[in-house]
Amino acid sequence: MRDVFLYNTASREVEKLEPLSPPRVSYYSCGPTVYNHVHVGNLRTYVFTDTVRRVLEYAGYDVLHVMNITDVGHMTTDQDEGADKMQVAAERERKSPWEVAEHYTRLFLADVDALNVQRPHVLCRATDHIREMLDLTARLVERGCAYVTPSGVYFDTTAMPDYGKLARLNLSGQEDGARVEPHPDKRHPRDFALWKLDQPTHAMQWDSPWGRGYPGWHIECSAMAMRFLGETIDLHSGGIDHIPVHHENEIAQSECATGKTFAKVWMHAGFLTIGDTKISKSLGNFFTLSDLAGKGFDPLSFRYFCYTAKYRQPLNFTDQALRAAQKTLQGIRNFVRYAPESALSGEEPFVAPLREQFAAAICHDLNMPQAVAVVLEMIREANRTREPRVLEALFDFDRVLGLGLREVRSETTALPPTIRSRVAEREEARVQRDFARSDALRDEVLAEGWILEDTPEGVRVRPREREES
RNA sequence: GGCGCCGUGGCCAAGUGGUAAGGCAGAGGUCUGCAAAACCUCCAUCACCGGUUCGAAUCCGGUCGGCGCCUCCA
Repeated sequence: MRDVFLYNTASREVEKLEPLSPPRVSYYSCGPTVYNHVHVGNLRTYVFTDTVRRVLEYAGYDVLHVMNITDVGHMTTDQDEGADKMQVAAERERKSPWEVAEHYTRLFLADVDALNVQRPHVLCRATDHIREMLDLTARLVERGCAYVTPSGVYFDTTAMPDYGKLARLNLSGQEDGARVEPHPDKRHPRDFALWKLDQPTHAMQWDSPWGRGYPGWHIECSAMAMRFLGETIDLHSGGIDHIPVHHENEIAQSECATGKTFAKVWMHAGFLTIGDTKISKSLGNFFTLSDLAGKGFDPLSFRYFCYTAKYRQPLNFTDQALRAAQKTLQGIRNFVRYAPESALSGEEPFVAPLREQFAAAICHDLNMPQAVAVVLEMIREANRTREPRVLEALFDFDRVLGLGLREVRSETTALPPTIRSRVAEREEARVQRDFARSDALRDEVLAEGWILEDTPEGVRVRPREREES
């Protein structure tokens, strides 16, 4: 097992990972609220999550990964007013909230599958764990950390002496409620709902000891993390925006209920920006994976693109940058595709130090840009020296990269007969030195999506990849 | 008002004390009938000012600029 060093938001330092009971690592990551398509910014976070898991596994840990699907609607504000996101979507699409959840869950999974994001070992829906949430809420009420009002059960943030520790909130300096009027039933503006009671029109309601209602947003993560991973988990991650409210509240309600540390390490992914601005619908920069596909980008190009910056940094999304990523990935694929059989076994001497560099890079807080630079150096060296015996290492690295390189190798590029015959025809023309004819044939074949390359070993035919002309 | 992040070549970016990784784009070359692929070469002194140090992109102070959060948000 190799030591892995991770930046812990809780300490604001890079720390050596010390799991509770190695080699097991319990890992909880926040999943989507399924009321709309996920955009490329969301997807960056899921690629990050998957990378965390892959790196830990590469380092020799046995990861148990749990992710939630938030399929309960929550208020768009923490107020009583405000529409429920799920309900809004349901009305918009003339479906029940359940159908909306099902629909977008399916789309979400299709997207992450396309990105080679491994499915978490446990993918849990909030609506399947109402019992656990009620139990946890009851526990908090019993312990005096929560109070019951006509509008709902609220967590009392003053019951948590170090509330705000994750985000290092300066409670006294904050202008609580400056922008949103807190609910009058709340004793303190930062208190948050564990169970809502006063939304009779809400489409999803369950019975509870306090009356019919539905859970608050934060409670599901605590309840499900504890159910599947125990009261203290090794690692918890999510988007950087979750630090001040969602994760702070998870910590508060979990630790008040158990008296134990909720998560030992907290990791947060930075935003993917467009024009140096966050993604939001109102700015019209809400891109989905299918939007990218429509522009000719391969989903895995996007995955590779995510590796061009450190996960904590904002990553600026531009067409040029994504094209660069796709181009580079195609170069890697070409290498894999055309390396001779002899490259599959054995290893060039220059590979060993690169293996070490690769492992060191990923284990140092997931330095993927550096890891990828090592990969490219290896390929360049293999091409340069014409000593291609690096595929074993490359496929090994791909356990972390998740770029599907092995699949590229085993792809059977079955040539349609019409293409095959024209390739043969072109070969004949070339022998006759009829280059006008030969070039015309090459163009024809290209138009149908096949690239011909003349090599000393003969003509090579490969499918044209997107964005390639 | 509070908390936090960032400013490295045309673009995306790594590097956090020893004289700037990598990719894409661009220029020139090798190879090729021409291409393609591949390889080689070239292309930045790190927003600005001051300080610490033998030495700073990297530490400290300040200035300017950009961004995020404090309200649902990856």
